[in-house]
Amino acid sequence: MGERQRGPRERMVFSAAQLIRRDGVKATGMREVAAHAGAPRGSLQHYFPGGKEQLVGEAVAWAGRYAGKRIARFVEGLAEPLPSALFAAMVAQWTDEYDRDGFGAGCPVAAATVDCACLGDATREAVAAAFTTWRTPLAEALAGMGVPADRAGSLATLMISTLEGAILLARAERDVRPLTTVVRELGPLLDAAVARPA
Amino acid sequence: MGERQRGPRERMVFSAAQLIRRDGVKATGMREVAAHAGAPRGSLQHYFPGGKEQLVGEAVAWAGRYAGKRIARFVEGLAEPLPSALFAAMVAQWTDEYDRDGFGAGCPVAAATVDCACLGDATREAVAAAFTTWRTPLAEALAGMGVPADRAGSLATLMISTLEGAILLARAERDVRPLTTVVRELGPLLDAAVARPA
DNA sequence: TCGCTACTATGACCACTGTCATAGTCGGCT
DNA sequence: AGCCGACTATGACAGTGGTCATAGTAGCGA
Repeated sequence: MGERQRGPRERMVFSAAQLIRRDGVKATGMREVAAHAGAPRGSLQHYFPGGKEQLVGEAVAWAGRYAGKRIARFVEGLAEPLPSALFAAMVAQWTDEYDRDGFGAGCPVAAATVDCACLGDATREAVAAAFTTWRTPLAEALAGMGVPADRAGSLATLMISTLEGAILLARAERDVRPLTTVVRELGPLLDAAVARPA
Repeated sequence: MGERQRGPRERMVFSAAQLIRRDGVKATGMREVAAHAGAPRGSLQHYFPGGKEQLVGEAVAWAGRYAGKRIARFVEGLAEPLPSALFAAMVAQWTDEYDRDGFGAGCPVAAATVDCACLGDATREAVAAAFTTWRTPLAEALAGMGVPADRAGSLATLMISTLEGAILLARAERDVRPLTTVVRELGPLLDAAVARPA
């Protein structure tokens, strides 16, 4: 992911997201985040006076924005503007990572959703907002491909749900097959939703 | 779920699954499991000499068997033996729970998958096995409905992936809409896979 | 140079975790 | 009765967590 050498604050948010998506929220320690970011421990309470909850919230929000921005990039890179191709590109990002780096990490937003109980409600709202900032541009991209407006939102939900679940299965089985399977099975359904011009 | 008043050992496994699916693996303490099960703390080391890893492994395995057995029940209860109806029944179990008890809990297997890093590899293998004991009867049920054998497995993966992801979204947004959406959108695709007799 | 602000650096605190060790209790078998 | 195994009941331990308190440093405007 885009690890620009920005200030230590952004590095800590980025590191938090990395560690959360690998170990979960509860298992990720504040000290560990600082060490991973190469930042001093004292900076934690300076930049994040709200404590762990604030840090996790910002990491989740960062992940949501990242996913949302990726949608536009994917659409630009498509040979044909078909929903199935967009979905394939979204999934390919994960198969590539798993082939390259192993199955150690998942989606940070999913991790925060699963164990947001160890933090307050603010974390849960951050998770909900992250999914929204992901789904909204996805639905708009589908609409731009000719999917009727009333179905674009539903298909965006379906795509994100299926992707998240397939990531889960792939991590569990340490095999990218769930990811490739859902791309193959879901593709025709997605393309069938475009209003054919001809 | 079927909380029969069996021995304290089974109660602890059941309680572990309950707490894990609500708070995650790392956030669930051994003492908390014992208290939730109404079992003495000393029984933990007696029944689970392998420690937390053993307890979590058995809880995950229990959840996998539970999900697998539910498939047969769902098939029996269907008015029409259609894949979409089976999927709707699987999802309805979650919408019912969320309508009734709130969005506090998710799938224990998913929770264990997300933060299995705090335990050894045995937990990860238990998670993979749990998904297998869930998908196998599901694929067989689809085959029994007329889905060709080579697609039954793929559709089972798709159904589980989509369900797990929709559970995730529903918990994040505290709304059952993702669940109902995927049922509506995925249903036609599932039914289209049955080899029509006529 | 002073003084102020941003940031860094450590140490301490308390709560809590998983695990172990040691007794204690109860029931049934001989 | 006597004994033994299964199970229960506590206490302690070492480790780690997040957070707070306090002090130190660097840069910069006046």
